[in-house]
Amino acid sequence: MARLDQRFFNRKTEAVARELLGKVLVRKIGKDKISGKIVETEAYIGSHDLACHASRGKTERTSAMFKKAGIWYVYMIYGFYHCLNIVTEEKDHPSAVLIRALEPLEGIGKMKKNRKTDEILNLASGPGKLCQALEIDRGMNCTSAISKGAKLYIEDRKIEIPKSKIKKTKRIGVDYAGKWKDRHLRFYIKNNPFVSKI
DNA sequence: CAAGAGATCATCT
DNA sequence: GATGATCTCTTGA
Repeated sequence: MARLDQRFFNRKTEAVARELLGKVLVRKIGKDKISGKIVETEAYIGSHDLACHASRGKTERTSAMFKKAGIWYVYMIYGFYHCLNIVTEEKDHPSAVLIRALEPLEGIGKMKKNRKTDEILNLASGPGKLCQALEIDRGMNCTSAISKGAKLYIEDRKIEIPKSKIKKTKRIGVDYAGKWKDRHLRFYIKNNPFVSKI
């Protein structure tokens, strides 16, 4: 199965965010394999994007985004949940794509255990939820998504999502971001029930 | 149903 | 000392 590589991620963040729809996020834990189709993403673009953490300069937390494309940027939010991002674009051009929702494919039993629920629709339909379901935490920060032994990576199953089925809206939860808050940098698959919010 | 509160901590001022 | 790229549960109509 083809994996997305450096070349895929080292491009315009908006293009990466849009084209990630339909790709499959894979998590390996020992013998277990958990996976899900990406159905919702958001782009955070560089130091001038006021919603991007890196807009307030390079700090310990945001240093991941300043690295090469193809590594994971994971941080804790609100003291409870984690958010998973993949770094994009050239080194020192701090950008990333937030993966916001998955449609569960493999390892659903494991996901149910991790999330303590049996409702398929509630397993990974949000950024915090999918990190719980796939056992992702800050330990994964700055690890590679494209190296050989990666425990977390993305497969390309060559399923094209037609443009007519992709919806663009403004991003969620970034009302503080001034004139950047209304830019359409969120992408999701229309009519997919696993998207976090309509 | 919709709206609101509360949970809890790493990070930055 | 404040606050957030969230989620769940409770309340009340």
